[in-house]
Amino acid sequence: MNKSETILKSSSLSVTAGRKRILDIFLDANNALAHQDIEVKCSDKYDRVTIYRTLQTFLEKGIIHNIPTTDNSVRYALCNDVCISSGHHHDNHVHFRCNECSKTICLDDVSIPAVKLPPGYSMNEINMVVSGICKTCKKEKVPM
Amino acid sequence: MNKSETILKSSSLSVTAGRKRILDIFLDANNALAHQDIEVKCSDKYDRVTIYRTLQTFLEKGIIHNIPTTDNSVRYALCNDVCISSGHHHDNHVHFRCNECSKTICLDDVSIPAVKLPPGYSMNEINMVVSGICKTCKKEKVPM
DNA sequence: AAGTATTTTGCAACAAAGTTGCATTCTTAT
DNA sequence: ATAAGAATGCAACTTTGTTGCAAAATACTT
Repeated sequence: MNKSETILKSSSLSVTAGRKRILDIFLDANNALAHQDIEVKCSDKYDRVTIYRTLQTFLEKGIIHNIPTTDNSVRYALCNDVCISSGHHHDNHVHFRCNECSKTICLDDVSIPAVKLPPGYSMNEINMVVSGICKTCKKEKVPM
Repeated sequence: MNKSETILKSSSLSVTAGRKRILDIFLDANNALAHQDIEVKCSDKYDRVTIYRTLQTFLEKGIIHNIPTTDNSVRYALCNDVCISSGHHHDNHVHFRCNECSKTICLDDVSIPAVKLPPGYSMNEINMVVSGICKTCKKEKVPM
């Protein structure tokens, strides 16, 4: 039993070829994926609608989390193990979007700093997205 | 000369009825607006395409800024005066999205705390969106 | 103030993204 | 192995966003 199968079972989802495939795509990816990225990688095998529904299901089960964007293309990333196993979802890490390669990644080691809201507001979730140039792209600019 | 007209002129945009109208909608609103909110309020008078183009123009001129969301519906809010006059755009405030009334507002007084990126990353822009219950909705839940 | 150059707008046509219902196929549990 | 239930694919549709172009409005010049 491979990893995707394990994750599906532990989220009490039935194991189907489509779900395994999409989950594998996430497991292989080192960055967050938009619906379209998934579609490009497997619309030959699975219907657009299936992809929509699968992403929705994964979100609900806390297998993936979504990352807000400013360009109408929400991105999704795998939740780390702690997050999945704890049932209820809490990712507290900063997301980084590279303006060079346009990839969005989870900075798992960078946690979101505390913020104090004005009186009367209660906090539920925080999202922080930093944009700039990522490690990889910066390296490429420096002549070796 | 009213406020919207002043803003348009100081951004060196020609003053048209549509732009004035859309800007007034922002000036009246106390929360961030999605394209659709604008459309609902004036699609009888102005074409959908015009609204798209106007929002785009306002963004470019730094009259409004956009707030990332997790639901494929980017929201826009007026930049404050400092931001508009300074030419180049820098809003450093936290955005708040209420899960009760679904409104998104700018917390102009709450600035985004510093965050330290891993070595190799350079930062350009930060976005922070907090969700929870807003002041108004919280009040309404308490019996008077 | 009138006329002209330039911008903006609306329309039409289109492309892309997302949703829904239903019949068929696949999973799972017995 | 089979039946119940869940997931998938398809078709049709809605919503959202884009583009080119002609008509209208605005700003500029004198």
